[in-house]
Amino acid sequence: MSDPASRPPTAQQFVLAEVRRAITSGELKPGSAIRQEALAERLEVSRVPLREALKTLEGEGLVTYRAHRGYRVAELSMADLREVYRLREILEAEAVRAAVPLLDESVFAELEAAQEVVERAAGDGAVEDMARANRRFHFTLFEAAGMPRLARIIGTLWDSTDAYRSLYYAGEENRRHVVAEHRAALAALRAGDAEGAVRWFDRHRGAAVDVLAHQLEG
Amino acid sequence: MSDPASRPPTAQQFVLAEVRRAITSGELKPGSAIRQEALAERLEVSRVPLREALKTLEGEGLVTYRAHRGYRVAELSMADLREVYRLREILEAEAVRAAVPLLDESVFAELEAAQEVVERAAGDGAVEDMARANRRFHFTLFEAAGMPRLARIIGTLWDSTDAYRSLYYAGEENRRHVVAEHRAALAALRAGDAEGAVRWFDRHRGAAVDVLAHQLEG
DNA sequence: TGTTACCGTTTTGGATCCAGTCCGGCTGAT
DNA sequence: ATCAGCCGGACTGGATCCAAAACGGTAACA
Repeated sequence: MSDPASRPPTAQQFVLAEVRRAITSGELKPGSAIRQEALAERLEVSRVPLREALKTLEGEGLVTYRAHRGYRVAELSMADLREVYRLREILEAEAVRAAVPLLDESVFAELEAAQEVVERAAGDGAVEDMARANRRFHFTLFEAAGMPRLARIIGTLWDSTDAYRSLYYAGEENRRHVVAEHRAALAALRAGDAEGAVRWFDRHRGAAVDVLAHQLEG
Repeated sequence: MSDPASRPPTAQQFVLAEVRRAITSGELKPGSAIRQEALAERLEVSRVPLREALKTLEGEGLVTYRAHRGYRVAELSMADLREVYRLREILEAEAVRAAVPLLDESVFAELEAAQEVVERAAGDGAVEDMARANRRFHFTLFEAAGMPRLARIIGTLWDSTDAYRSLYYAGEENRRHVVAEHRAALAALRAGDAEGAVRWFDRHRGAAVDVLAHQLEG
């Protein structure tokens, strides 16, 4: 299944990563029920570690739970989507503002490394790589704010829409937008212009939410 | 232990409520290790539902977990405290602004009912009752915003400081402040003045964080 | 025909037992 | 006296088994 050497030290951590990936990648579809026995068998563990992993995912909002009825992959309503993006707008702005005065060359180096991968993947149409590098780009910045709870909350908000976002990067034009917005935001960050960066990230999100909203209705 | 009729339908939900109460009330002290066997026996369940409850609490940040080393009651550093209150400031302001245009008479009735309990408890020095009614007051408002994720995030932020807040209401003067600030905020809400209410809540929090910071250092 | 009660099956919830890891103390060598 | 290595107890992680609740289909009844 995966290299045992790089496998987490406990089964539940392995299962957690695996199920999270399956959900955010859309492999497990929103709204579908999770059959514990079947899933546990597929991952070659017993139901106990799976159940603990599902409890974690419930806390993150990726699955819903009802007593004696089990877990389902969470679904996003239109109102949910708007709420998630509104919260991201507020919280990411705070993270950027807090991060800007703390940025040093090592952070910029990491940002630019991530951005390079984003651009290469965007050119190649490597959707999966691009999504991962994009996340690294943003969270490098968020984590530089020195507010671990904030970064964690933003992370769960990202996760809750990942299952729907998978198609966003499929569009050639969308990918070009992402690259351009990242560059503009980076320039603003370099200049110490927090508000400028915030504006670019707002535009960045706005484009994504429009596409996602379309997905959700179709 | 408690009335079986009102006991949750699953052991883990019962355990979850019980352990959460024990932590937020300070009965389980920050930093102390959680011995699963002993705690499970005290609650008259096996370790399985206890472990699932602890996973939920980990997601809320009330306990910390390290593989093969178990759970500990979370500790708050000074930086953590500042971060939690900063996030509350931002998120609660959003909740209030979103709620104000949606307030109707039934919400005001609920707010005033809660406020009445707060005032009576404040007068009697009934610390436990006051804390509960205070929470009901604030969350009635937050939930009126129609943003369930937002209310949930704010809830976890409240929980993470509850263990330290227990002493705040012990001070006679603090209790009077709370009553006065609630009244002022309510008046602003009645007048549809969101910004005014936000300012009162900010002052409300500011007073609490100062006292808490003192606790944390002493 | 529509509805409800029943019963077997499926699935989840929980208890017990075993394996693996961690921690503290002891021993012995330097 | 200090420290590395080993050993035994304590505790966590996981598998299996059993109990209880929910689901689906059938049949009896209004």
